[in-house]
Amino acid sequence: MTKAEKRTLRLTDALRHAGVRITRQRAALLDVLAEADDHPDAPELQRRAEAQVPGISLSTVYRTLTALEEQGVILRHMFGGAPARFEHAETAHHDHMIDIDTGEVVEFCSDRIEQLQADIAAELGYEIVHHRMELYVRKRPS
Amino acid sequence: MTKAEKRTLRLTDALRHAGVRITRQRAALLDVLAEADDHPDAPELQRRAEAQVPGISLSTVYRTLTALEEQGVILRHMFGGAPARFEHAETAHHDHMIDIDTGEVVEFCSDRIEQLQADIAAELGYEIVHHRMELYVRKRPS
DNA sequence: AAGCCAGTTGCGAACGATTTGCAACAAGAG
DNA sequence: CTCTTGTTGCAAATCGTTCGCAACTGGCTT
Repeated sequence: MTKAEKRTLRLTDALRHAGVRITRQRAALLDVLAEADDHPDAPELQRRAEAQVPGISLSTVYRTLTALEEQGVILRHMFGGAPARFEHAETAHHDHMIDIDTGEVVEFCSDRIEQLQADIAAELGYEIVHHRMELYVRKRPS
Repeated sequence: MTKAEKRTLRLTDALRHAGVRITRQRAALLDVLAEADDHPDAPELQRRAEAQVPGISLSTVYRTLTALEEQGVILRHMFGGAPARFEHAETAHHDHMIDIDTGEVVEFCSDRIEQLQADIAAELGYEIVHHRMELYVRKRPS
């Protein structure tokens, strides 16, 4: 069993436990999300899901994505005001670096930055509920 | 002359030099933006500008905001997928902390974080063009 | 295996923020 | 003061996303 297949199972389980029905279209979307190693948007997910469920509607894709987000199994990102892009939440927390020329997304994580963020918030009497950090970058001329 | 008035002048100048006409509605918006110490959205800016130009249209507000953003004299923020909010770019660079209960925005800046961000990008062969960091926070129970 | 029924689907229409086409209008150079 | 060109207000269009609704289907119940 591949990593992606395991992810599919875990995602499916999460849904089932939440009392959500596993329909053909949801199974397809869970598959697609489990396999994706990039950050696809809704129309792209629809395209990929059509391999398993031809004719799956965009409404269903959006509805399912919203449901999955509420269950906490996927993350929705809004990079620079562009259409939302999604990723499964099975990986550890990380932030994003977006190549402004190609749209490619690189993930990274810095404990030191997270610590500094918490310190800054605490100093002003706040606690962080969640945060967003995006670096819009360009390949450095080598 | 107040600080806000000076800001208005600088903003006006920036536009004039860019070959943009200073109309009544643009002057009003520049005023409003120069005075604002919060982060208003477009309808709110329209409301405030109506004091000087009753009937100013939302299209004009949006058109002007886009122009000002292109001139680099204002910044457009998209906090959590909500409608865009604006601020004049006369202050030094800073990031934002958004109180998720009240919507209030607190500005902050950390040179150490900025340095770490640059290091991380450099390590992966990128240079940062711009970045966005938002801390969604909640007042800590005292 | 057949039935039931609440949860889901696909469709198209509705939505909210923002942008645009266009004819009337006004800034500011000459 | 006039002329030219950029700007305005309006309404209609756009784009991503959501919603209403009738038809459909998981999956528990017999």
